[in-house]
Amino acid sequence: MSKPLYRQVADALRAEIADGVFGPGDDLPSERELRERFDASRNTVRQGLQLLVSEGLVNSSQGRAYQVRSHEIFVLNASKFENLQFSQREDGDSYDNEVLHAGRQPHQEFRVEMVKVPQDIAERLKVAPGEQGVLRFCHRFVDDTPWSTQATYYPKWLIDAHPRLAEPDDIEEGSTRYLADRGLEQVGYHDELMTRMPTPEEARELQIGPGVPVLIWIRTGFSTDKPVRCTRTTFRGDLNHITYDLGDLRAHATGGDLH
Amino acid sequence: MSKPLYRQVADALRAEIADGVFGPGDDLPSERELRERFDASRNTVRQGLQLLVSEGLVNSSQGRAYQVRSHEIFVLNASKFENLQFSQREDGDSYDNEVLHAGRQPHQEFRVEMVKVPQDIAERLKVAPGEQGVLRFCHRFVDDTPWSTQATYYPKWLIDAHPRLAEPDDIEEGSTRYLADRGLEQVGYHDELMTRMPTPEEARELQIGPGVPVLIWIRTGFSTDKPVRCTRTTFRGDLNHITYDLGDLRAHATGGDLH
DNA sequence: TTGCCCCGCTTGTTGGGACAAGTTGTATAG
DNA sequence: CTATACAACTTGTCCCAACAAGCGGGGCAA
Repeated sequence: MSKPLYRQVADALRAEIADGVFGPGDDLPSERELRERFDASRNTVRQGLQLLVSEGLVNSSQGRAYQVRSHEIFVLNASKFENLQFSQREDGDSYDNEVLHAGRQPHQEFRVEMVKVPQDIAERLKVAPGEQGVLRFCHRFVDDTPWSTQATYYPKWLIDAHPRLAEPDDIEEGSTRYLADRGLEQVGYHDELMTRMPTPEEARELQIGPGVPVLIWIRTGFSTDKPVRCTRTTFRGDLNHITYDLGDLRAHATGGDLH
Repeated sequence: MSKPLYRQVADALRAEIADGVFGPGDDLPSERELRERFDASRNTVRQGLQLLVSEGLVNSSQGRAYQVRSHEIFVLNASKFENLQFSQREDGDSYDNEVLHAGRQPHQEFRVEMVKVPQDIAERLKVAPGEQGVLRFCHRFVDDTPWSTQATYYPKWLIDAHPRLAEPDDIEEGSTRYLADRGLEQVGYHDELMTRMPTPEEARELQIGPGVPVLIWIRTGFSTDKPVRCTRTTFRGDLNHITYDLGDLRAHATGGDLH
């Protein structure tokens, strides 16, 4: 009838975290202390703590105490991001702009490859499955914390016309702007948003422990007659929000800052 | 040096699921069988299986074998949803339309309350914290599977002008349309999207086990001069995607169907 | 044929123990 | 004073055992 003991442990600690008994960054009592407090075995206490970890509330690492997670959230306004009609006045990469604007230090690791376009991306780009394309991959950091990974795929026909995009160095003004300046303007975007738990690989790349989901944003950019590129961005779900502004928002003072 | 045994178990099973050895809905070998296969104790095998569960790959319930999850995903196009310039031709509630359009049976449980507007919502509605407001709460199902919960808050000034919204029954044409027909049109939306692991309460309401994150969508609707309502929708992350169409998408055949 | 019960399977909960490995502060040696 | 080594903590991994609880099929009874 009564709740399992390990859930009582988790619920009690969760409530105390919510009530501020343990604030962000604070250490929780050690397993030994919790064992005494709840008169439970170490296994049971660990099971309860594991629950909190899997809810993303608590961090654990060998040798150190369990620690309450603290978050600083970056908000990305997707209806402005990369949007030509908004970024007219800005120079350089849209991402750097967003982050610098928030007073943080951005940093990226860049990679360009010739690859077979994955099945799901090929569908979005309307190219034959298995066709070659260019992948521009970017691992983004903010103040040296991994923040997101971004993979942009360009179809072969576009690379043939604009081989610059296959070169392994960064494009100063941003590739969307680069293409627009050369007559290939993206006039429409189709965005898809989803969430799931990270694969082990994603967890490693983004340095997220268990209990933190990823937020996936897939943007397909269209010219007037066909898809031009497809970008899949994988965010740490605990550090990122995405916003959209639709219609007339004179009444709303938008804020794209760190919260 | 070598990987922990429980991770070897998880990695092996994960690979076999990816390779299709175990398809969606299939049962995994029982703990006893896995114990023999990996020459590990029951605890270790369970630890490995728990990892897969927390990644959302596998379901478990007492008395039944571990089962590979299968998903059917519902895509909601947020730039069309509730958008007056698109839904002109549709009658009835936007949600039902979306779901019926996908050939599924929608079903909702409805509730209307007078409540103190929560802190975060009050900020978005630009009303004093602690002020009273009306909450219209909706628990949505598709084919009897819990799909999402939706909480819409209306500020007091709006209820004073439109007391119909405080009445406990559903509004046939949808409340956004109802207000628009009476001169209070929402001309702009500010959408926020985020993800996290569900609270225990959310997990119960949406019938999601561990390893499935929720996708949260907060839409604030604005008239020409102020916020009118704020809707927080909590989706099961494994069953829902959200899309946005921006700009000119003549080149894209949009599909808002079940995938 | 139909309905019920029981048995054997499954996973869930909880206890015990042992050793490995990482962190941190302290005390000691240089 | 500094640097090293140790000691005392922490959590991580792994084993064993026992009983509870849920599910499903087979067999028995009506």
